[in-house]
Amino acid sequence: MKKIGRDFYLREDVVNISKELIGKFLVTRFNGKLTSGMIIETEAYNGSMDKASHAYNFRRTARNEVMYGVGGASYVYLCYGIHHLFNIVTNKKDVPHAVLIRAILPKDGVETMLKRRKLKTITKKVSDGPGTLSQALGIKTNHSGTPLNSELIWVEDRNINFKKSEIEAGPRIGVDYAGKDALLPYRFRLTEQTVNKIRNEWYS
DNA sequence: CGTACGATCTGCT
DNA sequence: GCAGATCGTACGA
Repeated sequence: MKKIGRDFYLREDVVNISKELIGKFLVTRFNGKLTSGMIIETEAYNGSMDKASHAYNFRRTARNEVMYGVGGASYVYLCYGIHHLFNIVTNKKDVPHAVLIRAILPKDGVETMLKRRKLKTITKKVSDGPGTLSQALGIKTNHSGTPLNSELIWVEDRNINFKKSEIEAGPRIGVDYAGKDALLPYRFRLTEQTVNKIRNEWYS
């Protein structure tokens, strides 16, 4: 049940960090409402050399400025005019690494999350996608730049560990424009079998 | 300024 | 399985 400290985010290997974030808990507390979920899917965006990244070729704009800041902060941007996608900035200042959180399993504050999602029951639909999980946790673009050692958004290690074989790697989603980089195995996800097992344990 | 488009989701077929 | 939603952002004129 420990909030992850800055050192975790300051490391250089964003692909490895991306993998290690599987099984950690993403937590928000807005207006006194605490909500959380276990991270089950992530994608790494590997800096200025990664054609799929917003920071490719050191592209630097008002939107992605926070990617150039020190690791351990959020980067939230609007996608398709509708979806607020949540990323974690890693590495030192001026190295624009980030991890996109793509899916979580709801844990704390389920009622609040269902309300935000306008749903009645816990199903995959609650937070099984980058846009939906942000909505469930109440994260919006105005939270971009929020430090993850704050009292608003943070990541916890609750000592849940998985075997190597339970984490699958594959190409990232929706980045066909990135040419060769679209094929890199920078996406990590718990196997469906493991996810289903946890669903049964938590929601039965 | 004008325009094209996206690290997606939903509902309908 | 597929098209439509929907708008901030990037980039060129």
